[in-house]
Amino acid sequence: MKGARRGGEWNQWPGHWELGEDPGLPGPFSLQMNCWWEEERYPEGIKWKFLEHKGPVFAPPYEPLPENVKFYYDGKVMKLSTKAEEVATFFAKMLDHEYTTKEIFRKNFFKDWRKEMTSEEKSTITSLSKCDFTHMSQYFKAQSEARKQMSKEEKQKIKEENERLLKEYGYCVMDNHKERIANFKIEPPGLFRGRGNHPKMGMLKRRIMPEDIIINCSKDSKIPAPPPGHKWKEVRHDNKVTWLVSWTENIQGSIKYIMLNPSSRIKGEKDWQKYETARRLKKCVDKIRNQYREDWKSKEMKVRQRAVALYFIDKLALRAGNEKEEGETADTVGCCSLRVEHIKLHPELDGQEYVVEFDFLGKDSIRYYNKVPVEKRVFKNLQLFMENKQPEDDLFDRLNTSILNKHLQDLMEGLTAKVFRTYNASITLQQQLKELTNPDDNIPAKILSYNRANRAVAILCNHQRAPPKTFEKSMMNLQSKIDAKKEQLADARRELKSAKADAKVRRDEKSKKSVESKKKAVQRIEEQLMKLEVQATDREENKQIALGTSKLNYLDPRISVAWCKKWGIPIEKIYNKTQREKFAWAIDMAEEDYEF
DNA sequence: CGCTACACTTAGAAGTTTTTAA
DNA sequence: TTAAAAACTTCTAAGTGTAGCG
Repeated sequence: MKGARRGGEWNQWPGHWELGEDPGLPGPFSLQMNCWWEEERYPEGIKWKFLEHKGPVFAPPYEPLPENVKFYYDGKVMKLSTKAEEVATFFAKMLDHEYTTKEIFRKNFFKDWRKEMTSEEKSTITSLSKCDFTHMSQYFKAQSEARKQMSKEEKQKIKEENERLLKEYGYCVMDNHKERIANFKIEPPGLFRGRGNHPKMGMLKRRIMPEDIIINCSKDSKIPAPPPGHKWKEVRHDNKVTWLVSWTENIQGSIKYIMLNPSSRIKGEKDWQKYETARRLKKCVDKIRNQYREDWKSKEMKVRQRAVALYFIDKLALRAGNEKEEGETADTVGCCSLRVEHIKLHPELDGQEYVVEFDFLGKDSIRYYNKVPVEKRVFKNLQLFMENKQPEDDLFDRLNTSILNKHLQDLMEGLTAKVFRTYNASITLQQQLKELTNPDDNIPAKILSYNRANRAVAILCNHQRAPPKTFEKSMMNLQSKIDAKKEQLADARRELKSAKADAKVRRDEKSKKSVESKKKAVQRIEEQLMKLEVQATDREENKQIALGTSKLNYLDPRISVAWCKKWGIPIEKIYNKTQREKFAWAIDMAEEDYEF
């Protein structure tokens, strides 16, 4: 029924103009679009000279439920006001999710929901447990089912509408380039879903209005028009920043931005720079390592703590660990914010000396669990840092990220804690590729090696994922496929054997040909079997590990490009279309002898 | 310094589309 | 032709790090 709701009438205000269709530039400029890396760079601080865009796409307005969809309170039908109903639908849509069973989620939701109610509603609805959203929930399930069952034509129509929206709002002109915008749609209202044990889960994320929006573009550009009857909060022309649109979100009070796609010049250049900084670290990392080993002996506690923390950041690729406001976010830590309760010291464990057992929640509340043998000096220092402390006390009480980064800045220009993660990730990939690639392997086996190298990095960086729900089942399916293939191979071999015997007796052309074709069949099946087995290994090893994050954010793409060129692997086997767009600069510049 | 505001990168989950194979 | 699985895209939360202020 209401399939094509995206981008409601709000964005169909009059006075539309085509962006980027005819920027009034001579031909060659469109060619420059995909090779910004050959252009001159801007001086420090200036991000652009010209910026023109059409502003954001707002969330579609709320459409009240049909009359026959009921909400029940205390067993009785209750008609809700539009505002209260909208918020109720947010909860109803999440009814199957574990979130809605959590005490904090329910409490936060109910508190914010009540704020949207009329005074009568408020006095009637006093307990969330008496609310029955099941009918609403069923309605939404039916809706999504109906969406799946839509005819080809209807689906096509929606697709076209999305394409139109993308064409119109999804691009901007920055200097001489037409660039893709990453997130041109404003986040719709809904219930806040934090990660892990977030104290604000379930709170109402309010609807963003044009009056909340700050537009950033150049003075001499066509300023985007707000929807009819509305005004922007502000229009500014700040070319020291890269964002096009910003607004303040109501849960944490933080600022959200609309920025460009990773394929854009402004993102790509920065990404390139990041890897260049990491390569500079490569040149001085030995010196830095010697330095912090010396500092373990310092008579200043502050220096010792700094040196041990840096050792963890370097060896274990831990994040810096900024302080966070208590009670505002989930309780997670990084290196500098580790507490005594997050590590256990084992003078001896499983035959190893001086083992540190880490157990803490990091970014996104992903658990970091690791047992690491460390040098005696580190171990002794940790014992010292933990003396006379409570479990909830800071391990590095004389240290924070600001102190650490200031020190790093002195060791190398542009050096911060996160550069170690980038450096160690990239150097590990390069090393592992060297070690694991077997020149005699075929392409699928080489790709398996690549994935294994990638996996080593993901493990280092602790990039985890929830095992796919269907993992066990799909693994079994694959195994039975392998078994079937094995039988097929045995059959093919038998046939080959008898064909050979036959040819020996008959000695004619026809039977020789038959032997040849049977040989080929055996070979083909062997290859297929091998491919399946490789696939099974790869998948099993990947069960709980996410490769994407490191590939996208930590691995110098030139290493991968060089590896592909060296071994004749098509780049498409390693990077999909989006990734190739993001790394276009690296694909263009890296030769097979590139060294990180 | 220590604080906050701001800008920008990094992150896994959820949703959607494409591919595979029965 | 269908359904399951895989691949890919979108979404937006959650980090890092710097600048500017008192």
